[in-house]
Amino acid sequence: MKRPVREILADAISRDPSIIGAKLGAVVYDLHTPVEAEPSALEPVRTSTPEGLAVLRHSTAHVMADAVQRLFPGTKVTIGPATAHGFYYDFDKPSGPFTDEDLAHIEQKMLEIVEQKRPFRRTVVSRAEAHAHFQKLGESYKRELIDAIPEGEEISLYHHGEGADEWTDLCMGPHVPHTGYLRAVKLVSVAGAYWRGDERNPMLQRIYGTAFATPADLREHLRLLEEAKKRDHRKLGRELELFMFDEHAPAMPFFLPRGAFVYNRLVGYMRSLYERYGYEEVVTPQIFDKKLFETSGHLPNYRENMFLPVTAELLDKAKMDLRLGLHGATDPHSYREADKVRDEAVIGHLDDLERTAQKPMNCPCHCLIFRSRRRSYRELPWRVADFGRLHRYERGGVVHGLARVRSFCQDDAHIFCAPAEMQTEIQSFIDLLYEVYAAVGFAKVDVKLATRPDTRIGTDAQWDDAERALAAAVESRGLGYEVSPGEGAFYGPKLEFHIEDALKRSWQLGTIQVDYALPDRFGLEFTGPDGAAHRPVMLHRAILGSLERFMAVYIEHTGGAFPVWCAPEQATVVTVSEKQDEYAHEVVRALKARGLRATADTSSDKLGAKIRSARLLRVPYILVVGDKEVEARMVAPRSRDLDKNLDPLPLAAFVERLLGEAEPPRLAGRT
RNA sequence: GCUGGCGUAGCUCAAUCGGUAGAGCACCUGCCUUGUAAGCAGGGGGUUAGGGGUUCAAGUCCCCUUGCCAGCUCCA
Repeated sequence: MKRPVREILADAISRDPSIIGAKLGAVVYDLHTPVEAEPSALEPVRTSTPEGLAVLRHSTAHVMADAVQRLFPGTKVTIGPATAHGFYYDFDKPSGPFTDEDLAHIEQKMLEIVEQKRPFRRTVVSRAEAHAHFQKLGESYKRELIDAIPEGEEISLYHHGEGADEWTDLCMGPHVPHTGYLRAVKLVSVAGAYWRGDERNPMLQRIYGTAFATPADLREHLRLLEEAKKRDHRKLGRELELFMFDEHAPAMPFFLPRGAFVYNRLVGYMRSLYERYGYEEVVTPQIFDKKLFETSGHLPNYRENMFLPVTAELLDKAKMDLRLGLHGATDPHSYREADKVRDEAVIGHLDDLERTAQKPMNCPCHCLIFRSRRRSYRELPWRVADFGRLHRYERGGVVHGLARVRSFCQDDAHIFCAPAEMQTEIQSFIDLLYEVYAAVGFAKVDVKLATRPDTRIGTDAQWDDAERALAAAVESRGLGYEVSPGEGAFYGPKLEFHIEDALKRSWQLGTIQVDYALPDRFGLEFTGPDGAAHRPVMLHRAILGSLERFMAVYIEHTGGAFPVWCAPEQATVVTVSEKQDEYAHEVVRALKARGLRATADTSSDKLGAKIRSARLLRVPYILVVGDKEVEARMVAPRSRDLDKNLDPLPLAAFVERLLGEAEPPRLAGRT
């Protein structure tokens, strides 16, 4: 017999009012929905969990749409889902975009609805009833949504409020019991968005908002948003003189000396690990005959993202031939004749004009190296690393600081191995990856296994092997993972590694991807123990991903306060007066002699001003030297990370201390 | 690429209705000789993103180009 969830879980709910629904299997039901289940089969869903939050936010989206339609009659609703950090709702508002004042009014109206604790109700209707209901309201977008619901599936409406106050939306649910649960709500921003995400469709007005279980959670979230604004890597990049951009090379970063230092330190760190994990590094060209990318499949599949450079020689020749072609027209008075000759000349030269291409990826280079001579099974797995510069043409609207650029480099490597070696190689890669993430301070890592998409190449047996090897490797390291069905590349499945930064934002950095296709396209072979030719499998892998993007994440993660091991300046000596200048330089020399990075501020500023500038640059240690320190040959350090002054100590002792912090951390238990 | 917005000194920002381009910081010079988050004074710095138009007069209004920002879409 079916009973409302509220009745079945009555005991639990009376003890814990944050229960807003219950899970039966994988489906979340709201409290008023009747289900047939024993209390033990129902798992309570609380607002404190991600699932519960999603319900809460989706309910908030309904209340916002209700408020909007009360304040702006004639505005049509479309869709309003929960997102990772809140929710949005898209409206068709004839009078144009919402303003900030509008948002304040809407928020006010939402609060009224929340205070009235209007209950959410669910009703199931027929397709015809649903159409009739929304047609009456003039909600033309809902028609499309109703039509998109598959035959045989329940069509449900959600209502909150009663009588004249009732507001109804087409919705699968579930929802919180009543609007009173929505007490920590904030509208964040407005944006344009296309109906169904398609730029050929009308532009809608989207309002982003967020909602939390408690006001304290909301405050914390808003604090993180503020903090994220302060830490924006584009702002810090300028302030800390890490990198710059210039209109002459849009979306291609220039790393300034301080930024380049950090960049190279990261590369150096990866190199040091490669040595330990059995990688070899190669250096490969930038520009290739386009035939390479026809072989690799990039030109057919990736052409719109590629830079196709042309040499001046080719260009001049084409221009010259064009001119000759035009002059050679038999009848200069006939446009048609001249046009024909010109068009033929143009077409004839187009191939030449794109005879070369900048590489967008390194993998084809490594395939060329692999097949440049015979390979034995004895030299597999062959792990080949490349910090080559890559160029991809990204569309104008998508570039963003260092996070999305057109010129970048990856901590890229490819592993060529026998299919049987895959799993071991993936395991070793996972070890390497976790060591790196620990060193740069990312403690929380989520693993996703992206499996075969509908359109794919390769045999099912290959896909089975590849997916199994990836899953087994993760499991062998005692890690959990989530499956993203159908999200793999068309040529193979992959693992994605997502980290959470200091502001609780998630970024995908690392990946390892199985590829049978490229070895096929390049006809790669190795000689097995049986003397016969075998085809290797190729693993594409990166840990930091693109160095540029990683810098963006890392700058925001650290707030520009790089750890001692990779900070461009580890210590700066500030003098109390110019009487200590000589000693300050001596301190710098002593630090540099041990491979440490130090500068002295001997400007005519007062001590307070010098300390302020050094702090703004996030220098890990500020060494104050006055007469007392000169006399005793000591330094008085101020620690950035402890945010306090340390006891003065002899120069030599400080050097030792700094040396102890100057190497990247290593995973315990490794050599 | 699409929608909307923005572009004024190295940075952050002013400039009324279309009417003399300005401030703070930074930089340079000098003074000050300093004890834990901004010492004082003076100076240099601008084809107002670029180009075109309207006007007696354009940073301001219109058009084009370019770059950037927010979002959408994209990220085999």
